[in-house]
Amino acid sequence: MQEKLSIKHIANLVGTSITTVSFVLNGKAKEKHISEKLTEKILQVVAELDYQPNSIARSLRTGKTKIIGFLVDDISKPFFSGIARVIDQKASARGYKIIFSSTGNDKKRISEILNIFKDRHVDGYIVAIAEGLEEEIGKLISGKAPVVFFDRYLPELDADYVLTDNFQSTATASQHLLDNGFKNIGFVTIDTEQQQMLDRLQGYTDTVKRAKAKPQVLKIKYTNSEDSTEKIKSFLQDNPELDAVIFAANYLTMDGLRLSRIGEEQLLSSKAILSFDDFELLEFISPSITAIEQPIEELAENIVQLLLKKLNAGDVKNGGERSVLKINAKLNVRQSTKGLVN
Amino acid sequence: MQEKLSIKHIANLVGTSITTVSFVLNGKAKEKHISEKLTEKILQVVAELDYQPNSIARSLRTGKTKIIGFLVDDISKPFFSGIARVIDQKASARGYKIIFSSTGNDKKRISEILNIFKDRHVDGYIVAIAEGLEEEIGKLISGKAPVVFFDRYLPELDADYVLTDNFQSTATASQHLLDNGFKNIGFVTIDTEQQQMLDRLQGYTDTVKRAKAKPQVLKIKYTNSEDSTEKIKSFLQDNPELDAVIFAANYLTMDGLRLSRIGEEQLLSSKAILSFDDFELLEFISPSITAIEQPIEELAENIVQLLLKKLNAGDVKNGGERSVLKINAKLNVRQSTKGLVN
DNA sequence: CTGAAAGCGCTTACAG
DNA sequence: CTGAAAGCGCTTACAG
Repeated sequence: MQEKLSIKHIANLVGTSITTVSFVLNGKAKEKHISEKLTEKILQVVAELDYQPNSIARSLRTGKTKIIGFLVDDISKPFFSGIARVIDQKASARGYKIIFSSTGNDKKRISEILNIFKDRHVDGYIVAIAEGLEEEIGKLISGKAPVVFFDRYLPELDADYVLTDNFQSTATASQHLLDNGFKNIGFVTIDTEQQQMLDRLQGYTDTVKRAKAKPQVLKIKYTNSEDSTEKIKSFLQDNPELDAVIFAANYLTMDGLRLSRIGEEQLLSSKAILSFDDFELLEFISPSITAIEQPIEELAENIVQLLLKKLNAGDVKNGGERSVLKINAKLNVRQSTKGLVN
Repeated sequence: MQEKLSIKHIANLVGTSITTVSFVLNGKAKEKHISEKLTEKILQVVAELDYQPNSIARSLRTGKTKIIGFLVDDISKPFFSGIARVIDQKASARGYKIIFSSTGNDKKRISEILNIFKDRHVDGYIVAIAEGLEEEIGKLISGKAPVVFFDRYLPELDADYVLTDNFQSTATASQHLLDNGFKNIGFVTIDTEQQQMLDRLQGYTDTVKRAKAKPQVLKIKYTNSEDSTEKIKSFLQDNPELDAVIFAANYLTMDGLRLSRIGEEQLLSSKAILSFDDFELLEFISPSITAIEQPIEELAENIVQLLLKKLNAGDVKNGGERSVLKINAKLNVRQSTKGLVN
């Protein structure tokens, strides 16, 4: 536990200067023409003593902390904690650590957190926020801080994004239903301008139209779960010809399944059900429900890669071009949509 | 964006020394007998320019980073991400930030992560690890680092713990079943020496015995989910007199519910079911299932409080006494256990 | 009541 | 090929 090991000790032990030790430690031995012998000797002593340079002193000097700020609505949401887990892995492997905070969609809280992150001198930011909160976060981008957004696309923010390919996901899902013989596919979404919901809708309508079928869409003005369930009920009652339904978000799937709570399970039981977003319940209930699974691993990998690319290109002041990456989702086919074929 | 604001600028603007500014900023104005006038003026300039001391420089000087390392199996498990969210809130409010990592129960990974945390000079640790990994973590404690453990009690580690009161939780649950008229209560657990599982078992047996009833316990040597479901099936078939069953962990509840997958739902449908650990599914299925909910908010609050107490008592070298806090769980009563009364 | 100066442990221009 | 020294922005013993 010789805690107080410093570069000075190493230099003394080897019989050289801290400058030389520092160069070797930073892989600049070659560049600085340090002799191989000296380099070897330094590395050996460092290894023997298990010396690690003080990261804080380094941060103070270089201005880099190798810390990334991770900002989401609520870290305990499965999607976000899943992303957090993988991001931490990927970032750790590259020498970065993550600090996180949950905004709770509160404007004041966002500003506070960004202030804390800035105070901590984070090197970069990974952010997912909802519409309407662009202003708070806009300063970050105009301040040239390296930021990667994910989950939500915010048209007002000209920035870098890593997103699930929402269009592709529902297009594939719709095609899956058509391929399995379903002809009248309904689509339940919310009444919104959110880009990801519009994309999901578009993926559905384009695919259905190409098959010469007629889109049947329910756009719910979302207030609460009970109301939503009622509207789904009416929609299904008014359109008895539907043989399949796609729910465009996990909470809509839940609201649909709650029909069984109000004794209306027969409205769904005859139909193929497909959910955007996958969760444990869907695999468990009977019949198990086909779902679009967000590609967490790939999203996380791309987020980290993109951010690190920006961090390392930090010197290039012009910012370079913006990236909007769309990652393909996975379709987990289960009992609910196999009906007409298997 | 005058990024490069430093204590020197403030001192110059006010016309004093950085020493005085530092004293004022650290609330030592009184102690150091700085005149009220000067203090006021400094605070005013600081407020005007929105100056914030560089936290890294401060860390280098003081040796404190105000960062806490959070170490769990898997940050994406609902219990852990829930705890993480609340801990972040509580810690943020006190000027601390959390960095986390997931161990995946891998010994090598644990050592790596602890090394990273140490390298980052975290002030303290919040840790939940499984049995068998004590050795890796033991060095932390013997090294006098401030650590608070939660979730798991590890008898070998003489340390500070914050735990759900497992004994109380199943005692209360058992009493609830007895109060509602159930007489033959079964208990499904695993064959283990894990303290928390033993406590849950004890809470049940003590309560049942006090009511002059006979404990009926299934201890599963856990290998996999399918096998577990089979053993639960046999247990229920062999003990037809049971009118209630407590599952001692969420995965056991799931295994029990999977009886419906193998056409054996009637084994459970006639019985009151009660689950240790609550999750969405339990509220959703029909009948909804009564569950013991871990007190995440209180656990988090106590973890943070205890750790900060240790951090602030850092000067007191004798370490003080150890704490083992047990927090009461909550019983969420649902349809499954109301049968005989309502 | 206040300030000059050392020092936390690094990195890096500069000099030789 | 190598090293003395400045400096990152603070805190704090010491001096007055």
